[in-house]
Order: sequence, then C-alpha cells, then structure tokens
Amino acid sequence: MDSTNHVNSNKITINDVADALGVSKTTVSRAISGKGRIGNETRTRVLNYISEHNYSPNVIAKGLATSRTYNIGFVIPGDYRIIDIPFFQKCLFSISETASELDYDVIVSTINGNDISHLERLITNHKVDGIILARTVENDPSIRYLLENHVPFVTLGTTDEEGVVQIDNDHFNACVELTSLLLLKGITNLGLIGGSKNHVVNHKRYDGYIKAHEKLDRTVNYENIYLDVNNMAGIDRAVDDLLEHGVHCIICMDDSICHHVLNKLSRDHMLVPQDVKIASFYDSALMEINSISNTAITSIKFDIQEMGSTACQTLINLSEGREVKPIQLLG
Amino acid sequence: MDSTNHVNSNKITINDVADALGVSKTTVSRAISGKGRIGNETRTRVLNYISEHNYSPNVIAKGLATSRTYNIGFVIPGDYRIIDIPFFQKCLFSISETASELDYDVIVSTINGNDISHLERLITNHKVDGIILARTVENDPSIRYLLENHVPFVTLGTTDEEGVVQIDNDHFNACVELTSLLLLKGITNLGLIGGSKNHVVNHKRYDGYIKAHEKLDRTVNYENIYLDVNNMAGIDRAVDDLLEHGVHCIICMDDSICHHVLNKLSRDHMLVPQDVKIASFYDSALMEINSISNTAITSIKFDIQEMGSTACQTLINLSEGREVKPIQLLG
DNA sequence: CATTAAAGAGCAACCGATTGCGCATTTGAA
DNA sequence: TTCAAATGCGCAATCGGTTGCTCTTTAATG
Repeated sequence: MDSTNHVNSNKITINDVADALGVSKTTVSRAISGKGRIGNETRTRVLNYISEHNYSPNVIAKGLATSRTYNIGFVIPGDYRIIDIPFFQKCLFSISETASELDYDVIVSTINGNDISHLERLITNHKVDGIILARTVENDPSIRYLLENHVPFVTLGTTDEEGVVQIDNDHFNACVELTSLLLLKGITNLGLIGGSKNHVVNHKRYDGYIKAHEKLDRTVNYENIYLDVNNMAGIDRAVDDLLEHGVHCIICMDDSICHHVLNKLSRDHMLVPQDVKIASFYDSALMEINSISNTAITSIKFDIQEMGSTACQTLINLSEGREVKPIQLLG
Repeated sequence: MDSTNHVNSNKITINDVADALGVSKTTVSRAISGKGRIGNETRTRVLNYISEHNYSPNVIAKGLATSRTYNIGFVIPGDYRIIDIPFFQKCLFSISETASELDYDVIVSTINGNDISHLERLITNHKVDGIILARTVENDPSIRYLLENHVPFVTLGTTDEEGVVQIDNDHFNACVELTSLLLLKGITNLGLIGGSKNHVVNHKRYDGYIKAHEKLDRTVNYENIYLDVNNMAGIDRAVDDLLEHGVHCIICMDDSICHHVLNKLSRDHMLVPQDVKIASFYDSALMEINSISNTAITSIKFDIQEMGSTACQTLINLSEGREVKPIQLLG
C-alpha cells in the first residue's frame, strides 16, 4: 500500500494541461469556466485535451481562490426520535441527488439540543457554502448564529424568524384537505390530538382544521381538541377521553402521535378502522410500519423528495447570489 | 442581505495573527500544529492570542498545502430497501459524531446500482481523504475503483476482496449464539431462511448455524434450510413448506426476510410466538416496527454505533498513514 | 490609409495555509 | 575560553487554481 495514502496524489494539474498545450494556465482556466476573453479555436483545443486526458480541476484550490467549497451542510437534530428517522433520510437522499447534479456535495452535521458546536465548526472551518437547516423549533440558537454570521441558509420547515428562507409543505392546506375529506365522508364526532406547540407546523395544521370546518359550515367541537400533547401519558389520556366522548375519528397532528395512538388502541384491543378511524400526515415511516400492522388509516402524503430538492436548489441559488423566493410552500 | 454571500468573508487569517504579534506566519503555524521548532514562551503567546480573538485556520488553505480535506466520504446504496434505512442513518450519526471529535466532517454520497459516478466525482474532485463504503455486494465496481486509485477506504460489512480493510459485526458468532440459544431452550425442528448468496454476511450466518449444531452435538435438518431466497414469493413458499414440515421456529437470516415472514404469517392468521417462533438479527427498523405489531421475536442485537465509530476511527488512521488491523469483527 | 476599438492571450499577484532551508543566538561540553 | 550542537525564528517557495491588468494582434470605422 502507498505509504503516503494521499487520494489521487498523481493527478494532473492545470499547469500540466497548460504546458502540454503551450498556453498559459489563465487560458485553460478560461476555457473551463467560460468566463473571460478566449478564442473559439483555443477553447475547443483546451476542452478536447481536457476530456481526452480527463483532467478535472482541484476543487480545493478553486475553493481557496474563490472562497467557495462547493459543499452544502445538511444539519439535522441529533436528538431525534426513532419515528422521525426516515424523513431525514429521504430528505438527505433527495438533497444529495440534486446537489450532485449541480456539482455540489453534502456534509451532514447534527445539533444536539442547544449545543450548536458542530454547526459552528462547520462554518468557522469554511467547510460549506451554505446550510440546509432541518430543524425548526422556536427560538433556535442555530438560526440566530447563522443570521449573525451571514451564512446563506434555508430551513426545511416553517419558522417564525424574520428574513429566513423557508421551504415547507403546505401544512395548512394539507390539513384543510384531510379534515374536509373526513367531514365530507360523513364522519361525525371528529377528535384532534396536537403535538408540541413549539413546532410551528402544529399551529398551521390546527388552523387548517378550523378552516375546513368553516368552509363546510360545520361547528368545531372544541371539547375534542387536545393541543400541546407531547408525551405518551398525555396521549393515552387524550385517547381515553376522546373515546369516552364517543369520537368516531381521531386526527393526529403528526406521525409520532399517530404512532402512539395506534399503540394505545392496540393495547386496548380497539380495532382500526372498525372501532375508531385514525387520520394523520404521512411524513415518516408510518406507512411502512402499517404494512406490517395492517392498520388502515387515512393520511395525506407529502412529497419529501420535492422538498429536499427544492431546498437544495434554493440554497445554491442563494449562496451564489441569485434572487430566491423567501417562502416556498409545496404540494 | 449581503450581496456577496460568502461565508465568513471577514474572518481573520494567519497573517493577521502574525502581524498583530509581530511574528512570522511560520511561527503561528508551528504554534498551532505543535510541529517544528518554536520557543515555549512564543507558543503560549500565540496560542493565547488565538483563543482570545478566536482565530481558526482556514481548512481549505490547509488542505491545499497538505493535500488533505479533513472530510471523509460515507457511501451508501441509493437503491435501498425501505427496511434498511435506519441502519444507514444510525451508522451516519455515529460516524458523524466520531468524525467531529477528530475534526473531520462527513460527506454522504450514493451508489445507484452499478453507477459509481457520484463516487468518482467525490474522488476526482478531491472532496475527501477516504471512504467508508457501506455496501458489500460481491464484485462491487466501487471497490475496484477505490483500489485502482489508491483511495484509502474501509468497508462497513464483510467482503471477499483481497487487501480491503473491513469493519463488521461478527455474524458468524452472532448466529452461533442465536442458534445455540434456541437449541438450548429445547426448541426442536428449527427452520432457516437465508437471503441472497451475493451478500457475504449470509454465508457467515449459515456457517454459524451449522457450527452451533456441531458444538451442541445436534444434527442439522438440511431439509428445513432454504438458502438464497430473495423475493417475496420465495419467502412465502419457504414459510409454507416449513410449516408443513412441522417447524417450531424459523430463523431469518436478515431483517428483510424477517419482515416478510411476519407479514406472511399475519396473512395466514398465525400467531407469533404462540404458533411459531421467529428469530432474527436486529440491525434495522424491525424492533421499532415490533413495538406496534406487538410481535415477540427472538433476536440478536448489534451495536451499530460501535460499528460506525470504529469504521470512522479506522479510516482516519488509515488515511493519515497509521497502521490498522485489516479485519475487525465487533460484538 | 490612419485611427481606434475589440479580441485573444499571458503576466503576476493572490487566496491562506505548510515546510525545507538558512541564519542568528543560546547552550553545553571540552 | 572556544567551538560545535541545539534551539528559535523567518524567508520564500509551494499547493492549484482565479482574475485584474497589460500587451499584441486583428477588425472596423471614417
């Protein structure tokens, strides 16, 4: 084995190309970038040589000269709940694919609670040109850090912070749609269990729930709405209450809740959808899990792939100085 | 918004530090790296200044000078099966954490089938110092590519290729353990369903199954062993056959198979473990899924975290020219 | 034909670090 | 006291690109 172990230590450089063609490296650089003044004939001569000897520029050197890395950071919570994993994975695949097409790469980093040291390292070490932040809790220290340091970034999900570029699914309309669907199906006695009020998404969905009732001229049964439920005991209690109130269908504001609700019903030997219907939003592993538990639930599906790819595109536009739409709602 | 959008465009450089202290940048560099000749007093003076003004070196520039990027590539299949997702995610978290501690970052890239273009781009663009390859199919073109280009890499999983540094769980002994456990429990009529013979792991586990019988002086019932089963129809057939043979317990060689077997049994209204016991290896989402389906299976759990962290450590050692053990079996 | 603008190509500085080599000073041994 | 070795530090080249500026050649204009 090579004792130095340097990747591609014998690669040809721009100087080799220039020497071989009897031109200056300026010319080679211009042929590649397409910028600056260069004759047509010379350009093709250089380009041909390059593809024949398959030279490719050293991105590190390029980065030093241009202050760019052609890397983007994908930052996800390190304190994830198991149920959420596939969401990030799918985002990652989609972001990575889009980045590749644009000749970028993706560095993954995590935030553990309020410890944003990994993120800081990424920025101070000049490792990335921008960040896709896949965590939107309120009052996020990472958002403040990124703003203060003028780091180009977009969030995957909605946040209340001013002047932040956001990519998200249209949770409001999705919930209007889901709720309307159920109401129009003639299902009476709807119940709702909502997640942590720290996540803006829960507000949006709640608003959608109300809006659907308004549009269809139904009255909202506020007694059967349980908000800010964020632990298993709370969910158990909410389910007990709702069943006691004779609810026919429970809308879960996120998959984690749905997961626990199904679990609770299973413990109580209640059948879904025979005894009680369940509705939720498909942005996690829930559907795959369902293929085993054979539980039929009503759900709205998100196009996570589109979300990731849009986020990636937008971030690169942003970091390259192009104009971007500050808030993009998908689906 | 800043029109240039360069990350940290106003950061202080080694020259600023040198000027402020009236020393040369050589001295500053030496104070940081600890290499080269430098006086104690000067070193602490530099170090103090650095931490006060929290200067941190530009990794890009450092990379250009040293031919290193302080990035490692984590390469995973793009054509994943849903069931496998959490495995990679857990690896990624663990690798990322370990890398951070050693001041490295992780770039994630995918291989789609035999298309290794993303991997090639990663290498030719000098984006990484080495690769953790989380795909071990036989005759993998990526392994050949990495060997030919003298790229330091380790595989996550066992491969038959010569001279490849491999990190894996000890599948052989894990299967010896699992099988022995079942045999000693007094379970008679064991059945086995094995996955694709392209994956070396399946051979190891099969060997372990046989070995356990030998050690305990039991006879292997070869009639109840179904190898190289790699589609749902095959699994259905194997299960039918095994049940007909009066098997009391089915050992599944991987989680994907286990997943389908459970599904099949559910369709047939067979109860686990009352009607038939199921044993498998826990290296995927199966356990989380089970928390819903309430199916009790016997399983051996792997420490994926240790695997990721060992792989990361080993790769960095390798790429920095240190000696590493070529094959490391964990657990 | 003279004058000027435009086009093509190269020089050399620069990005921010590392590092081999050389010079001066200190240290220690004879 | 003297000379060699060790120590402390800096110069300048280097890594592999980009880019402002200059020079030369060509084309266009009156």
